[in-house]
Amino acid sequence: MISSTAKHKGHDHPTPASAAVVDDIVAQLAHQGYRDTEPRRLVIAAAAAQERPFTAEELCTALPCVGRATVYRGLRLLVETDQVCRVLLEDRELRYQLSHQGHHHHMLCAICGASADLIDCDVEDILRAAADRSGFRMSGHWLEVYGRCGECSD
Amino acid sequence: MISSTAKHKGHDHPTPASAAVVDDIVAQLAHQGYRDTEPRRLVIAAAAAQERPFTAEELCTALPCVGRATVYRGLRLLVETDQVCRVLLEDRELRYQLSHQGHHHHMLCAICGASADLIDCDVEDILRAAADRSGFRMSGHWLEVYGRCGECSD
DNA sequence: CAAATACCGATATACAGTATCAATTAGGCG
DNA sequence: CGCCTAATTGATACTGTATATCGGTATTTG
Repeated sequence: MISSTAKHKGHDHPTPASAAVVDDIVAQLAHQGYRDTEPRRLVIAAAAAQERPFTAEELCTALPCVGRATVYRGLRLLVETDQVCRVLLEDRELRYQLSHQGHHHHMLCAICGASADLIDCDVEDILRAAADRSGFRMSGHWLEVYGRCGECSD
Repeated sequence: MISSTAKHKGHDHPTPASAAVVDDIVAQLAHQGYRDTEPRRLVIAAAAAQERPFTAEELCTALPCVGRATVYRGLRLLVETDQVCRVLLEDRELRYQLSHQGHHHHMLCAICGASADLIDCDVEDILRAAADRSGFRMSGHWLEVYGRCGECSD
């Protein structure tokens, strides 16, 4: 579903929408001094084309024309620049997904793998307060919530 | 610090206190049908002797006389029987520590590695409510909080 | 244009954790 | 107590994820 044939001198265009997303991300990277390269665009486009959180390996498979190391490096860059966020499954498998906006947490469906942003959730403050009570100064956290999405609950 | 020499036909006794802990855990395992074996006791004793959350590899190093696979199996068993809980560092390194009581979360000091139980913290309910609002039925979660403990904050 | 730098990809490597399997051992039973 | 069976062990091989290396390519800048 990522691309039909992946020709056109290596540059495919999944959907107009995701093409815009790719351009946007590339622009933001450029703004931070990172070059606009073909393999990098392919990684971003493949990431943007995913419906659900995906693994690095899945991207590698989806992009046989891009080197493994390049895929991993691309993902790392995207995470560092907050374009992509990492999500952790219950078995500690690491997946990625485009980050929408600001900091938030995810609900992951154990059945279909879908993820939903956890909104209106001020865990942050509660955790900080609890940490304070233990004499800790909170600086970060890992939080993933697992369950079943609406469709998979029926 | 785990043991001075580790002799006495392979059975060392770190401290009277932890010896009691080992006996207790072994008894609980026996109650669930698991055998009382020398290597298993060594794993439990080594785990109990740790001051801070430890890795499986660290236990392997601390117990050169016990096979790698056995250490991993022992830890897995202890986690499954709720004698030991797993904690996740920011870099996704997996560590273990004896579980005290009931379900709770941990504050991990990024400096000294100490962990403190996060008490009086009802994140659970809040997460469940937020999940509901997204149409999810929560079934589990991963939560670790990072920061600096009192001593390392100075 | 030339030097400096970022980037790429093939490959080797590191590492955590599991699978395999023959040998050993704990615990129940007569 | 000594035997039998199933659980357990440990050496080793293996898997999967991720990074390091490094020669070569592409891009930017002066």
